Amino acid sequence: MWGQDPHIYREMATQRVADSSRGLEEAMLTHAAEDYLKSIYKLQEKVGKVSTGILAEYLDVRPASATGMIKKLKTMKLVSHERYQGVTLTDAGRAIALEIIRHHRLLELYLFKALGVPWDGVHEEAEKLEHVISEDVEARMDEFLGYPTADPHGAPIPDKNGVVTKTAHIPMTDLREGQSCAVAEVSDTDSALLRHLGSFNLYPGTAFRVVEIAPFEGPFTIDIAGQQVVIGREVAKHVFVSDVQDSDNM
Amino acid sequence: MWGQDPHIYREMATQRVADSSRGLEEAMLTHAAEDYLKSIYKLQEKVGKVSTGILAEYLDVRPASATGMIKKLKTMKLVSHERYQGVTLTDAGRAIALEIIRHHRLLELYLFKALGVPWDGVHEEAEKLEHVISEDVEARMDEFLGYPTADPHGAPIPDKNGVVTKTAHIPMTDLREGQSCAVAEVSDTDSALLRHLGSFNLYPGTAFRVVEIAPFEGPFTIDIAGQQVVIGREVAKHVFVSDVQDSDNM
DNA sequence: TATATAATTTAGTCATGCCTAAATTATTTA
DNA sequence: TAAATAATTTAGGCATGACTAAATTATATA
Repeated sequence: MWGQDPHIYREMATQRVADSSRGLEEAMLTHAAEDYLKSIYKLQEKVGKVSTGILAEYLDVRPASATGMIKKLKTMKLVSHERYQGVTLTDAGRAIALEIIRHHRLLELYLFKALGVPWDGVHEEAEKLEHVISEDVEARMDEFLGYPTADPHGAPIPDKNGVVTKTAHIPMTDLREGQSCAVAEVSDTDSALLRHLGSFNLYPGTAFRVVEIAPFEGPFTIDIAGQQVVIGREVAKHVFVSDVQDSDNM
Repeated sequence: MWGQDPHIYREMATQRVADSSRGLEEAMLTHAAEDYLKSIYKLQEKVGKVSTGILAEYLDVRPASATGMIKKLKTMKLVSHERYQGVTLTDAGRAIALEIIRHHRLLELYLFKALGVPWDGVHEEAEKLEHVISEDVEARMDEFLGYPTADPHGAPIPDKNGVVTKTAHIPMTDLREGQSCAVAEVSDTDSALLRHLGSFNLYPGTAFRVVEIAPFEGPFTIDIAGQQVVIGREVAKHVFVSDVQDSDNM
């Protein structure tokens, strides 16, 4: 009665990310697989070698689950992996990871600029949308935004070809008293932290000067447009700055 | 070591629609469950009684699968169902169905107006987004659009409380020669049909007059702003009109 | 070097949501 | 009314992606 290979049902049955035209020969991925690839990419940037445990912790999943997905991604040739040696993205895997990251950051910026979603809320929202948005809609958002290169937290937006243009920046904790700089990037995952930074106007682009660093790993007192604010060490760890200059007006 | 009820992992493991603040006591639903509720609602509107078979056909799924989901929805008290008697939404089920439909139609209009997605593409896109968009983002789109009441195909957008304001309309095939009217709504699922209608400017709101109806179930010749176009019967079935008047300038 | 500890992998389970095939129930038709 | 046909439900399976528990491998410490 149905006269077709039962396999076609299998393929339709499982939830997959819609086409997103990543080249015809490439397989559709599940949302979970995309999340793993994205996480592997980010961890590779941050800590170098990506162990199963680190990956599992990052994704809030048991190590055994990570092992399982790594195996699947390996059969798809999106990662390389030797037992007990950690995972590495293949070129194909990295391309997909960058595409998802591009989706995410473009969405964040769009939500922020076009819809006025507060910057501490865009991450969570984009996390869900990134797997679902079409390339067409993404291109329209990109155009609307004027082909931006950074998201609301200052993170670089990979271009359509997966090229990432990073700007040099250092953690705020590396600053010394008297130095001036501009906020380059802040961590995007903790929305309470973002609200806190927002209350000081500490957005990417904001310039400030370090007035005082309390001894014994103490807090930073900084001057933002004439206002003095105190920033704790834990917070400062999540703020990255560029254009550092030894200003003389101490 | 983990000392917690293993069930909490179960709940996180399964993919669910994010909060979307539908009242705290209400369960999160899977995308599939939401699609079933939405489909049951639409079929209830269109054909009255919703049988398992009709539902399965509408969702492009086997009847056995529909039976399975109906059972689940029943345990959640979102539908009522007696064996061999068809499904009906409960008040709770209808509320959720209307919420999903609201998401869908608001998204369609937003994509159309804010991002310029062609009207034959918005349905497919919204179909994916409707399950992941937050109430917050939805409210912002609603505001941006000025609290609209119809989507790009003329379908009514339920308000935040699930109230649907339908405008009376009849199928174009019920028109007689000489009558004038305005397009009220068109089917949104077939994008080829939508492109076809768009090529004639046959959007909701467009006024036209029936110049001639060919005998033996033949096509309609209509006048749109001075242009005469021929619309086949199959196409006309999917166009609904309002403000029908017997115009005298035949 | 031997043992303790930490990290990783294997093996087996479970829920979701689809499928097919077979059984059951309802409706037509002869 | 009985048999044929159609619709629905039950039963059993499979892929995905989590989980636990146990086994294995690697690393650190005495």
